Amino acid sequence: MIHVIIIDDHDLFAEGMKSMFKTKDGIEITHHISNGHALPALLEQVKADVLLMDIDMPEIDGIATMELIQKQGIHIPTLMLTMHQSMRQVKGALEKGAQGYILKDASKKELVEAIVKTSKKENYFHPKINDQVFDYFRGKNKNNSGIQGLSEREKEIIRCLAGGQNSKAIASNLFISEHTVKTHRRNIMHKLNVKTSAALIRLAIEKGIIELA
Amino acid sequence: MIHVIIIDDHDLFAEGMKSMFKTKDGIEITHHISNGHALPALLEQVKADVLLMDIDMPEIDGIATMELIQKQGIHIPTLMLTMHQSMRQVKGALEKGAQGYILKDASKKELVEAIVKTSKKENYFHPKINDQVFDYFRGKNKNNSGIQGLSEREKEIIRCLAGGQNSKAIASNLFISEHTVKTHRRNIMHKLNVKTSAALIRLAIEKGIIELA
DNA sequence: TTGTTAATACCCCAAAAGTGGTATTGTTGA
DNA sequence: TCAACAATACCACTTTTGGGGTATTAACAA
Repeated sequence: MIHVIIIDDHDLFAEGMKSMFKTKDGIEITHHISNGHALPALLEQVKADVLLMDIDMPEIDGIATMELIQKQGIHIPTLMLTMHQSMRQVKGALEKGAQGYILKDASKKELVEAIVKTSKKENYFHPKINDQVFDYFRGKNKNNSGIQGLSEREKEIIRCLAGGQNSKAIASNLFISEHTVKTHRRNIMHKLNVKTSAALIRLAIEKGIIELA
Repeated sequence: MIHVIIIDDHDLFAEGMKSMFKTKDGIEITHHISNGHALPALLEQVKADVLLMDIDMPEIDGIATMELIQKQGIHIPTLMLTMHQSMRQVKGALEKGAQGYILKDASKKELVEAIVKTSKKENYFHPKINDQVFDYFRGKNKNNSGIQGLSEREKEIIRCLAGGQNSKAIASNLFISEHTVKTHRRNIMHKLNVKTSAALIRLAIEKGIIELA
């Protein structure tokens, strides 16, 4: 029997997981906590074979929670659970030594497989995220230099774009040549690896470059 | 016994819900579908007392799904289920006549209460969102100019744009002519009174047409 | 000192966006 | 039944983007 502790702020989800596993699955959710802060204390009292860790939690997220227990010298195979396929999260989870990564739209069968593999310290990645992961690790440099690599001037131009200005308007606004604006735009799009200004604005908002009203 | 259909793209969550309810709760999750598009067909075959509807779904969200079945003259008490407390979503759900609104971090007890109330066509709102809702309906009514005039198809095209697709890609994606996409784009920009796709995307995100990752 | 980067500016050109029309079909609501 | 609207599609046209270069200057760091 694999003993699992689930860390998830969505109580309903955790409750559901508890109910889902029957003895014949060889898996039992023994404990549930909804806040990562409580995990170290719990682990001093009970033993677990696998941690089923939600990544997206408000106070302390799954990655920070792993960090927390690892600092205390505790190492339990951990399966990260998420709704999003954010590359940043996958990366963070891997860096902290997560054994596997599975999406909340997986099937029960897949989850069982993931938990079993995790308990054996094997790696499991949900099929749906595979391509993304591999793409990421192939093209590592570019993705990372992205936002941080933008200069202040470039961010300024992004904000102008989001305000509906075209290159000519931006040029006259900033007292520079339209050629310069176009050069900046090109560099920005190259750095962020987008091909349309629509995608650029979306990314910029996601990354907090643009403040929404 | 209250018969419930759950519509949620997160299969694991739905599976969990199914397992969670025992006969003594007086609630049974009879069916689960992960895509709102399939709901009308399902409702022709089976009867349900309550719909437990996830709001955040990729292809067609919970609100659009309600709209879909209502257009077919079907009216089933619906409990909206969400992780976020987005005001836009609460509002959309209310406008479409949702009976209740509950967060995924509710407890099982709360969910049972919510389902029971919903089945009686009473309203249920999760305590955590109450303040927000009231603030909203006290506060404002003015800001959504233009948005409500957008058709579903138009919103779909906006989301494609935000994903970095150009007109040609969108056309091939949606199996329509590039001319049609350009017509939609023109109509959208006219309705929202913007002149560049950059400004369009910013506005669309501000107004909640696009969900950020 | 030398190397790197940010900001500036210009060239060319194909592709896409944006702007002005018109029009057909199907659905829906008054 | 009829008007309104959504979704579809096409034409013609101008402007803007996006992508390929290259280059100068100032500032800053190794």
